[in-house]
Amino acid sequence: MPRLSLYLQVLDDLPAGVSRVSSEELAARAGVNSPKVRKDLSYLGSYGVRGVGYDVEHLRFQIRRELGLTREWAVVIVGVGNLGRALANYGGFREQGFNVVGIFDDDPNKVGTRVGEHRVEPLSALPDAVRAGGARIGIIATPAEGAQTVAELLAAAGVQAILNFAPTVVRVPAGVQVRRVDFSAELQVLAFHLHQGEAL
Amino acid sequence: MPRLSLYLQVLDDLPAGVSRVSSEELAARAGVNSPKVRKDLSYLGSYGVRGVGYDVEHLRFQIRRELGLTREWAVVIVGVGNLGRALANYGGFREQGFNVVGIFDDDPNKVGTRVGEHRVEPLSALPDAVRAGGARIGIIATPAEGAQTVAELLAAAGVQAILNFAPTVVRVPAGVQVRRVDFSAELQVLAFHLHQGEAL
DNA sequence: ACATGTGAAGCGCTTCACAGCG
DNA sequence: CGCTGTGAAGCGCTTCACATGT
Repeated sequence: MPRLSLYLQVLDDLPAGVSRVSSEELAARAGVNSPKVRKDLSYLGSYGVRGVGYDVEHLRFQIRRELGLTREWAVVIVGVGNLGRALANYGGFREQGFNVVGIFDDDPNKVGTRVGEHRVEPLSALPDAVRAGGARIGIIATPAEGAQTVAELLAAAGVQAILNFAPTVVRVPAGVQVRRVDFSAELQVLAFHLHQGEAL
Repeated sequence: MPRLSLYLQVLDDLPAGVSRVSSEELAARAGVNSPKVRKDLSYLGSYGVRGVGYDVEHLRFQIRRELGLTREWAVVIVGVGNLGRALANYGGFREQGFNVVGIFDDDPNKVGTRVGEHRVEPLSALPDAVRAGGARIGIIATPAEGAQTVAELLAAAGVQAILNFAPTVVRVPAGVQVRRVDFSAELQVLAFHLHQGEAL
């Protein structure tokens, strides 16, 4: 249920001091309609109060519990370009319980440099670091060329989930899940809708 | 149809010299099943050859035409952090017909610096630049705090579609479409599945 | 009175199986 | 014979309306 993340975001953005929220208001802020919000939230259990709404703090906790965010997740990042640096410094990860335990690159000029609070390690150090840090999630922020190799390396090191920012489709062993984030594809969707709108 | 972007990516990744491709192979490379590929492609028209497959070059063109990528789209980027730089230097945009016509930041220390082939301009220059460049798409790569202001600025300048990388939900006037890319949400989906997998 | 929670209807996408065509 | 193209069935998500509870 990817919308739960969105609701969580909206709840975090709520003005401080607001302790109750209705499905109507949540829906407006999230850009969806209210029956959808109620249906989604009903999956978590009956945490709303009829005639009143939802308790913000309680709801936040329940969503986090459902998403598995009550624990910490160790994450490794491969690729120290601008994107890798942006991800390594991204405060949102920490807030949501994602803990970057290592950042890697095979460029000798980058190895040893600092990125935020981390020191860049060579790719050869990845397997040990994954084991030591208990990382189950890996992020690929390399150019397209290196992505497949990195994906295999991550999988071999024991990573079970990969977020792939490289503009390629990577193949991985069964049991490893991959999610792509493709910047061009996002723009293409926007362009598609603009394109459509014109045809009318 | 967001899968068309994926097929386009797969077609681009095909080894050079391959001129024909079957729905079976496309499906395998894209990570979906073949009936879905055929159904999707049938929407474009009947461009396959029975008993043979699809002509790669022809198919690429037809998908690009459907997605509105046969024309150029002017894009502006707001926010010159690591992410903004990554986006400005991202070669994939240019390849797909997205032309970055300006990059903006309100930090005086960043204004005037070079990012790739662009010079950073102040936010005050954005409206004129949007008009001059004919930009209909804007990218928000600022921290969460500035996102809402930037969104309004973009909309006021005439931008009709916004790709928002800031971890907030921005409100925009009717007629402007917004797409969010939320790094935390992506990790949350991965974590959710890992979490689920354990419960079995 | 007010807002949640939910069964039922509606809708679109996915899957399947096979007809059609090179 | 092989692979595409597609009608029909299946499935899940969305929407709606209202009963329920405070």
